[in-house]
Amino acid sequence: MTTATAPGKRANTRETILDHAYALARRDGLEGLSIGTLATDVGMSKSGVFAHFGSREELQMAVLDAVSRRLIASVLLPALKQPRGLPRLRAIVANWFEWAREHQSGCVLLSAASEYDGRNGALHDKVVLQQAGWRGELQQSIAQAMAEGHLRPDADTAQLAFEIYALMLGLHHDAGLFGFDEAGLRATQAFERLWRSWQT
Amino acid sequence: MTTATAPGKRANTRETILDHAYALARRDGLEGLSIGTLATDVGMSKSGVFAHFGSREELQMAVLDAVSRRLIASVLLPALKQPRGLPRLRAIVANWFEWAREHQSGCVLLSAASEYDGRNGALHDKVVLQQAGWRGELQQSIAQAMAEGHLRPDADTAQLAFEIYALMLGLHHDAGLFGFDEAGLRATQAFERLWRSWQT
DNA sequence: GAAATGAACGAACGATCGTGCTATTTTCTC
DNA sequence: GAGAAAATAGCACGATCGTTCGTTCATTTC
Repeated sequence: MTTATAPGKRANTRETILDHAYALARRDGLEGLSIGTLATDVGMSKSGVFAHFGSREELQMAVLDAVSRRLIASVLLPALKQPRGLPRLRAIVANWFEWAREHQSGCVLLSAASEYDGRNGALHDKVVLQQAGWRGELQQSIAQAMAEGHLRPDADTAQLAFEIYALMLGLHHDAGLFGFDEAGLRATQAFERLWRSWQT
Repeated sequence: MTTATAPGKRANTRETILDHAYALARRDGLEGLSIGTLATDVGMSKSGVFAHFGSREELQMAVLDAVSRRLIASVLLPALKQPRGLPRLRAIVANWFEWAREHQSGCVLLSAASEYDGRNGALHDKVVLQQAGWRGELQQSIAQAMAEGHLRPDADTAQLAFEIYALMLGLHHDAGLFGFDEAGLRATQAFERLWRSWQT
């Protein structure tokens, strides 16, 4: 009675590889990710890993997609259970805090943003698209909060989204260098001040 | 009449090398900086460049020191001509804006912070020290502004420094990905709101 | 059972990496 | 100018890089 290998064998190991690649990219960035190290980490041969992606750049793209999916699943989707408006917006930020706490040393999306901001190529383009999309989600939630009357009607969604994002960058930066506890405290205070000043 | 080469020949070419290294590090980060590429860029042999530093890590450390000196010279020192307190603090931020504008794609200090936040070693330690020092300068200027009565006496220097730094991170992030103009506008608005809410 | 399919391996490629060594050239001192 | 000292070049090393190619082995299909 041979265990009939699932038809999704390929996709399965591909996902395993991406798990390890994601972990490595958190420490060394997408540019620091090498196929040899990854193969050793997964317990496969270099060529075995390589065959799943065809090129290093495709691997990096796949990692970028993977982390994006994780971020959405961890931060955005759970917040949809909150009523639209400020509660949902605050839930997004709260989930993002938790994400930052778990990713103290190295969020791939943020390091990728700083690795590829000044280049061109497929990776740059994808990073810009992802960041723009993420910013768009923020703006949408902000707009809903205005529509619900939770935020001042004269608020500027792009402006508020910028400031929220800046605080998250600050949190991540300080958490990575000085520890999460202090950074979390500062960011929390800053957010409270932010909400207060835009609230109706 | 041979132009008597200054006795500081060594220090001179070392500085030239660092200039090029700095330019390369802005594009590829400190981790992406390689001695071979640097040597070609400078127009020297690999070993010739190498001899000036003794190891790649020492080269990276030297670049880190160099950019730190430049940042101090461009942002901090000119601001000292302003009267202490809020004017000086605002001058620091204004100079920092200019720095960010010139360094749209790649400030070495910031990329280094994200490259080394999760590691250990001499580079990590230096990055943490530099960032802490920079934050300290901010806090000092904030404290002076409070002493001068320009900021509310109940302001928290560490908190305000965090928020200022976060906005600069946001500026840099958006400038690199979406262009400086829009980012500069957002950051300017955010700073005005920040000053207003902490002013006496 | 034979043939076909697909995944992973192993070896090798040219290139580049950082780092030693030894010449050679340049500069400084007398 | 001669000799000392410093700066740079040249060459080679082991390692690793991404990538290619042919092979092996297990599974599926006929």
